[in-house]
Amino acid sequence: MSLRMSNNPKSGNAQSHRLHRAVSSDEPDFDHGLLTELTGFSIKLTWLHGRELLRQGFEDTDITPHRFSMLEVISQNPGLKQARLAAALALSHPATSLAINFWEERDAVERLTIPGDRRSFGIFTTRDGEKRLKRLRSIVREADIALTAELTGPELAELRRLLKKIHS
Amino acid sequence: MSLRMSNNPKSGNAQSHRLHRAVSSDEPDFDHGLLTELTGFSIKLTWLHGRELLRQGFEDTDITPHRFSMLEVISQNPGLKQARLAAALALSHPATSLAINFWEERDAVERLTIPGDRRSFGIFTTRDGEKRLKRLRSIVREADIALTAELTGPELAELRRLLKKIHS
DNA sequence: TATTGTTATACTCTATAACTATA
DNA sequence: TATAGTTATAGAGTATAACAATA
Repeated sequence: MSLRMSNNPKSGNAQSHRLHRAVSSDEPDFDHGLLTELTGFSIKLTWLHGRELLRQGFEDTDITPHRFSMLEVISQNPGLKQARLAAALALSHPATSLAINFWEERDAVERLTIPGDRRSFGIFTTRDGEKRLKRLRSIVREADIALTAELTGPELAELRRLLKKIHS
Repeated sequence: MSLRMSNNPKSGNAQSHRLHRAVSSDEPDFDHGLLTELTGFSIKLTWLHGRELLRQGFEDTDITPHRFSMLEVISQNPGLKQARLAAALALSHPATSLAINFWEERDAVERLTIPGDRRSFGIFTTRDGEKRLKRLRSIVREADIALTAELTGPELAELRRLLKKIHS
């Protein structure tokens, strides 16, 4: 519910760790009051933890969780128009443009003109993009497994069920 | 795991809703692929939902989840030095200064000089700050209850337990 | 006129670095 | 020299608005 994070990928890691230490139970120096009673606060800490693991997985590439999502959705929905991609990822059109540029510059996706409408184009992954995505997916999966490593199988299933109940 | 949010409090609400619609199950137009299999993604959606509810609670004030946390921690740890507050909330010193300024300008906290060290001061809530905090706490509690409204009592307890297992 | 996408601009948030004042 | 805090600056990310091309 609180504690905003860094926007700087370079320093995000250290910052995240600091936050975690500050709030974790073996740091009795501060009383976080109501915060510790909030499910939302617990969700936030968990989210931070997951984001941190994912960033570690991406190491020092300039890939972000956000950019991974873009590539994944492009791959799963070949030929989507940019405007529809924006809707799928809840981004503004400019932000969508930039994210597509990012992958296009790296030859992972291409804009192909759509016959009959020269204003727009469909976005597709390239063969290289798919190879790259394959590696990225395994990084992302690993980070997700690490996130829930403390849970038993049934616990994980129950967590997933409860979360889905909230956000669906 | 993905889908970055707006930094603009004015537009964050609409954006959040868009995201939620884009990803929710009754929107079959996009395939989010691996994302839907990730606990981390589910956590993120839940976090967005909670943040959105909290923002709605704060309405059009300039209070943010972050600023609420700052006031709450000041209240729970009266007289903390600024450097220690920074550690408690995992913020840089400048960011801490600004957050304290925010509340000081609104007469909710005050910087009191510490006898024996004229470089630093202790931060305290004022009587007004406590009154304000009391109202804010009930807003925050309500938002948290709304977030988990779909869950039964035992389910909520289990969710809390599992989350804590992950981030502690 | 409406739509698609890009470019220009502005805003919020954050951090690091430079600075002031005390110790 | 070291520490507490503030101010200055920079950088990432986002959005809205203005624009160009096409329908």
